[in-house]
Amino acid sequence: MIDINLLRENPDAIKASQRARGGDEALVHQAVSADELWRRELLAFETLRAEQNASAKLVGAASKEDRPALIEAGKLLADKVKQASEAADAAKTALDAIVWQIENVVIEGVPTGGEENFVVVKEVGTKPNFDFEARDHVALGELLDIIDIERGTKISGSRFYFLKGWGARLELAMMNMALDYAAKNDFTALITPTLVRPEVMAGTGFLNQHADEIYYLPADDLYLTGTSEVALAGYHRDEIIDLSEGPLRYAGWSTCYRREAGSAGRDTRGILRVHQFNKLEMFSYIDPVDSEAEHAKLLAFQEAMLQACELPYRVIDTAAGDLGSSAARKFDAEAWVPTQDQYRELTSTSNCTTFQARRLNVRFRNAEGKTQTAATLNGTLATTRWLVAILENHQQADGSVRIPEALRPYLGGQEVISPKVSAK
RNA sequence: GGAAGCGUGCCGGAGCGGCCGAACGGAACAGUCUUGAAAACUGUCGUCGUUAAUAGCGACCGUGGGUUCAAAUCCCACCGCUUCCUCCA
Repeated sequence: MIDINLLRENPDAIKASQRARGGDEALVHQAVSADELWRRELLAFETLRAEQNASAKLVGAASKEDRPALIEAGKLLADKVKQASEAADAAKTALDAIVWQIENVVIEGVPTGGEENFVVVKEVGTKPNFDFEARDHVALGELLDIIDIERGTKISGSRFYFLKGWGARLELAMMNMALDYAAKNDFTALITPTLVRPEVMAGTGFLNQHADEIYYLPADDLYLTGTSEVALAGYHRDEIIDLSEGPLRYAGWSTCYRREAGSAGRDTRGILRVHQFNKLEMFSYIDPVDSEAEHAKLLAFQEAMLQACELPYRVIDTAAGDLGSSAARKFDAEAWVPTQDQYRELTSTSNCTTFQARRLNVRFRNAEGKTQTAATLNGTLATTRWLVAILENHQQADGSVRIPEALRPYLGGQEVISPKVSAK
């Protein structure tokens, strides 16, 4: 949710942002007048209410003879108050309905335009140059007996899979490496619930545009989360957190569930786009003035992990029109996938500034001791999808896959996964 | 799944129709005293909205409804927690 004060003081800034996103500019007008109306109605109600409070106090103090008359007067007032209160509530509801549709104000410098208008920030690493015919991760997975898609499909349907032997261990190794790295950098590890109540899902903003992306369990009225961000953002909901010692940083590990409703037919091969995967997510609560520096930091952490996995990648600055409604800026890191001859997203980091925290009512006490809305940021540190890039980039002519050095300590020193040496 | 009880401010804990935004205790913060600290004493000490305003006014005692001139206090529903029984990964 945007800052209502910004709406009052500088509606043009919000308009400009909406324009950059290709969003609805008219909403800003509507919000301003809805706000004015609400404040008028509120004042009318509060004035009447004050009168009523005073009158009710009189009744308590009045003598027996005076009471009936006062009570009669009170009844009249009560009626008016009720009406005024309903009018004020309605005005507030109308205001909220509009304000909630306005998306986060994009940060200056974010490229304008839609999905294809991203700006490449950098390219890092060298793409592999195979002198043999490269296998894709599905072929490698089968050959090495580490990804079993056929049986995944047999028991759960399309977009499901088993990770097996070294495949399973590789994923856990990657997660552990990421978690170690995060812990060294001041992130507190958190294993989060993956079933959440409707309020939490709505509060984090996922129930709007992404509603059909989400698994829902009607018998229990619970939603399966598509990312631990939901739980991590909700963690400090309605709290006044202490940021005096610096930001609060969490590394949340969870299984993620996505219906992939809008992507039928896309990336159907392999484990690039699946209904269930694991993810380690960074999440920061921070003073808004430091949010951009923190954003750079999260991106740097992601790059460090990609480099540890020895993956060629590029970083893109997502265009305004392709940002989620909570994000004020988003960087994606995309790894090279040789058999697709293109970069594919492995990580994403968003600076949500105060937008998400305002919605979830997460505040902190600033230097003056006043409460202020915190900023939140999130970023991927590792996901199952990374296996695709690791397997494909590090494959060798015989179908074996070299394990990046940094991962070996987490795999008992194993250096190569080869067809003959699959684990038990 | 069955039974009972409970949800009040940073914490503990009173209040059970008007005098309650809320006693009392603790914590915290500031000051006095002290070479300094502790102790003692004094003061401050919830959040939000409206507003130029730390003035006033309004809202909030789990959440949402209701009764009443008036609700933290009564009624209803929901959510959560605790204990006991049952059951157990």
